[in-house]
Amino acid sequence: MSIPAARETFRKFLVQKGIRVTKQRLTIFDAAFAQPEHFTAEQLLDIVRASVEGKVSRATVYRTLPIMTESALLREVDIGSGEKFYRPNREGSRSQVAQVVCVDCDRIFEISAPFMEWYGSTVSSKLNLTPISQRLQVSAHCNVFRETGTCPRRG
Amino acid sequence: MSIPAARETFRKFLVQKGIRVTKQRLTIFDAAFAQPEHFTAEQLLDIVRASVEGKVSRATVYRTLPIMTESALLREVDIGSGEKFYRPNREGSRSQVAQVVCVDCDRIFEISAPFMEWYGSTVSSKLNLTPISQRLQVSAHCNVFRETGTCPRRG
DNA sequence: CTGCCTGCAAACTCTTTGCACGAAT
DNA sequence: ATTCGTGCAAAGAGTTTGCAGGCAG
Repeated sequence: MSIPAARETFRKFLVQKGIRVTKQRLTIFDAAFAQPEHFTAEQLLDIVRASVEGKVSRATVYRTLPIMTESALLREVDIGSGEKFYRPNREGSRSQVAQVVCVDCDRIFEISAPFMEWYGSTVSSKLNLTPISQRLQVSAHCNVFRETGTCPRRG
Repeated sequence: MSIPAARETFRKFLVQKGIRVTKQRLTIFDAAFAQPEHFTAEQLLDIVRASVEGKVSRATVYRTLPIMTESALLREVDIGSGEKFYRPNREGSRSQVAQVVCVDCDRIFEISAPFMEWYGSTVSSKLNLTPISQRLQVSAHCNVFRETGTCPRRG
């Protein structure tokens, strides 16, 4: 999905939700959706501030992230590292993805893992539960880093 | 594994690591290993303090938890909720377990999921990575709670 | 006796919140 | 004109850390 199209979708989402369409929200959305990789709230704040379109506060960024996540144009990724990561959901896909986190280069790879949904349902039904979501994450070392002392993803 | 046996194992672990065997560390270990369910650092602090064997500070509990985790007598469970959970690893098992978290009763169920290890290896090798660990977590609603408004695990 | 360990409190990180002002509808 | 959104700074939760005194080896 292109950025202008995504912005339009986001705008419609806001209107339909009865949430006001403000300059800050659109600015933050643009910056977030333009990111090629995962980013944190603080990184997004820096990016937004660097792109200077009027001031945007930390609080507003933090308040906007859940809205964008709810619109499904952004996906929240929690790898259990104290801070949350976000990433644009360009395909509009709701498909299940697993994360592979390289502890050497701090990079997060995402891999489709459709069986997660099946697993969640199977396991939940045994406990008389209704699954909401599931997440699968793998931590790993970079082989190249171990051999050469430098991670190719790092520089 | 019984508590005295576990304590002895922990003591040996400390000695072998060159870490001093203090009264606080053993007290904290005993309290931790006696827990039937998951617990947080703060809960453990309360438990230790209630069991009154001399004072134990918050700092020492926080400093001891990683040591116990490294000994593998305790397992760390991060469900991405801001605080970490811990649970005794009585079976000494290193087997892979998935967590099912009920968002109604906040209970954490654990289920053996050996395929996680296979999955981690498979996915990692494709990215030229060496897997360290993997985790699989399912969030779910309690069916009984939804129907009756009360979760049986809750009271 | 030496150096790691403890307890205390302050620091820290990430995120949330109360309040007065400002902007969207 | 309302009412919701914003920015600021302070609060909050969970965890970590610097330092002076204490105990294990």
